[in-house]
Amino acid sequence: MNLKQIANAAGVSVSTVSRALSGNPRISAEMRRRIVEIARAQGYVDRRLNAISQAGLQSITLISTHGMLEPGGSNFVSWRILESLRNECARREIAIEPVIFEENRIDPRRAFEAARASSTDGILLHYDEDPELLEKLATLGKPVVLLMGLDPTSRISSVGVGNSYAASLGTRHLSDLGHRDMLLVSWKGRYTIRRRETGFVEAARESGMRDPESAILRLSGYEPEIAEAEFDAYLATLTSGIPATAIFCLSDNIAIGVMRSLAKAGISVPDDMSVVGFDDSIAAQMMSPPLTSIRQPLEQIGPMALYELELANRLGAGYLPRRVELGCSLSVRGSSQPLARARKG
Amino acid sequence: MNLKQIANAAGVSVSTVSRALSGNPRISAEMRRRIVEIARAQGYVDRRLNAISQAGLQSITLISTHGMLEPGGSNFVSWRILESLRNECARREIAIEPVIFEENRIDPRRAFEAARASSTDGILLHYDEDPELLEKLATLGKPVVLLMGLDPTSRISSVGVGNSYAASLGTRHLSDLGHRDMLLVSWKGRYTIRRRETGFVEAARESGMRDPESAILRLSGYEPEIAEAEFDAYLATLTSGIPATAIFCLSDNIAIGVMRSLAKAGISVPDDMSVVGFDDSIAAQMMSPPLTSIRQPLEQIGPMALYELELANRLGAGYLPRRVELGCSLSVRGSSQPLARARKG
DNA sequence: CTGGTAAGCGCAAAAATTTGCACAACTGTT
DNA sequence: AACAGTTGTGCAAATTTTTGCGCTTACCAG
Repeated sequence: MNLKQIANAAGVSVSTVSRALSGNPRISAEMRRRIVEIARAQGYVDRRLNAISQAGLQSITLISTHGMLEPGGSNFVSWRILESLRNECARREIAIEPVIFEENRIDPRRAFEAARASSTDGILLHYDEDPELLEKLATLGKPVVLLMGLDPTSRISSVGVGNSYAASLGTRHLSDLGHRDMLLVSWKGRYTIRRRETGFVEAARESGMRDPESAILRLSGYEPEIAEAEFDAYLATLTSGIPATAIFCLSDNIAIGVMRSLAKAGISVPDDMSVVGFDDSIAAQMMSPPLTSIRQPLEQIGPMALYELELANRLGAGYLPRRVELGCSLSVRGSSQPLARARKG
Repeated sequence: MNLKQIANAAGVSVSTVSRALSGNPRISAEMRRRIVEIARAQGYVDRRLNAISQAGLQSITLISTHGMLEPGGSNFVSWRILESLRNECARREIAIEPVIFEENRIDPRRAFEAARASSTDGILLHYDEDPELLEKLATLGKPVVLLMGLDPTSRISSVGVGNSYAASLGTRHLSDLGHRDMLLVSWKGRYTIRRRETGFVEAARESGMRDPESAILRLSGYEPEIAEAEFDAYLATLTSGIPATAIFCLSDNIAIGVMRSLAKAGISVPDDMSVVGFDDSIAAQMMSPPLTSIRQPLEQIGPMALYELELANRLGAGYLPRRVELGCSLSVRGSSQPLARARKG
């Protein structure tokens, strides 16, 4: 794709296209807009544009525990992030030097040594259990970005998901449907979970719910079996039914367990109870009814992290550690419906 | 700056430079790295690279109350943000269509109408007092980015500063100097201030401080006069001196007032008491002793917001609202010093 | 040690892009 | 209406960038 072809498509001379694309002022704004539009549509990218930005990043070190997980595993969130990162790197011909530890636990010393010794252009880290490792990596003078970063006071950049925003999306979806009494099913997790709970509490309070904090049920884990058993137990403690018309589960796996438990108790979803999940997993889409769920833009995390490494390389000492929280979206399916309809049914 | 000059500087032929920069595989990685480095150093940018990305954003709407404030005003933070935004737009020839309200309060209806009616490529908003306006703007289907955004559950993108990170920087600086007893002087603000307090509390606790929450003094405002008067009053309530060896003020203006008060009480900075400010204002640099202060990358906020608008334009419906928190740095000056030295003195 | 092979680079031809100049169309002035 | 000034475009020359080809060097197997 070159200027000549764009010129043909636009019905103008090559000079005009050149002027439009190279910022020459001797051209009308209207013509420039038209030509740029055509150039975009035809996917015109200067060869050098790709090359230079690629050349900026030729290789990265990836420190992760999850590198070799199989697609279907319970850690499919990590898998999706790393898979899309690998794809992006392959497309842009960026070499990945992996430092992967299988036993789901990183040896901080070995990881640090690997990061220091490597001659790559930057380090991506998918491991947040060891704040000391983060601090040490920050002193290497080499760009480091944490994938799905948690701690906002860390000295290294992170690209993750806006958990409180995500949770507020689900909560507002339910309150928009008319639900005022909601139950949040969470688990005893760390930072991520706490942010989601915060988002729920704030959005629920804004929608007029009285005491959202006390409407949180914290399980001991997020496996479907645990959720089912503990939700059974929760139901057993209730004397007069669930004090809610909608349940927001902070993971699809929990939603699966909860819906099994609800089915056993003869509570129908969505007629008696709306349910919203979190993760938008394949399982969520195949349930019956299919689960309304929060979708995280996991595919954008890798590319955005690469962008941060590039920026750090370009700005040099002027680059300060940043924190990027990507927004989420809601996949509305059959498990949630307006309160009014439920009452009628 | 063209390939020939780069070739001369690198001592190779033009062909080699061309291959290095255009991603031709028929070149060694080492040579490519060297040439890219020289090209970068000499500021080589393909003319079209600029042009095309410029063409992506031709005009923006800017909604703000602070647009016309003079440089020296108390709102110099807003001024610096908007000034660098204007510069960046001028450089890239992006037209700004301003919607500015002088009385420091926006008429939401007029602002919304202006945003809807305009045919610009995106909207930048420097006003967060009206969550409803944010929600309404989010429905326009046009990219909107909030400058210095606060609410993480909002449906629109925001580019701001990592306040809790910033506060943790100052706190860790003091604890690195050996200070274990710190006093945080804050004020009764909203979200921004709360995040800074959180950052202080977490970093202070990590450094071994016992009950950081109770070491916060909240003033009723952030003017130097208020700070001075209220800190005078605070000192008067104490029977046995300040229970701290370092004071972290969440704004330079507060630090100015506090240092005046300390001077009156015969407490010398930094020998008896280290002081850290926040904002890195001109005043901070000219004080005696010059004030150690947190520097926010205000100049990066405008450009980053423009990048977000571009990204939104490019991704179309695939763009989800994001939240970017830029990192801060610490300007160490004379007002803070190691605890040991202070003890000796 | 020798021949084979492939990688890395320069030369010069080829291709792509930019720019000086001319001219047409439009604007406002006398 | 004639005129001067301004803007926007095409043509062709000038410049810049890419690429085909061949040379040199390094490495390897026999």
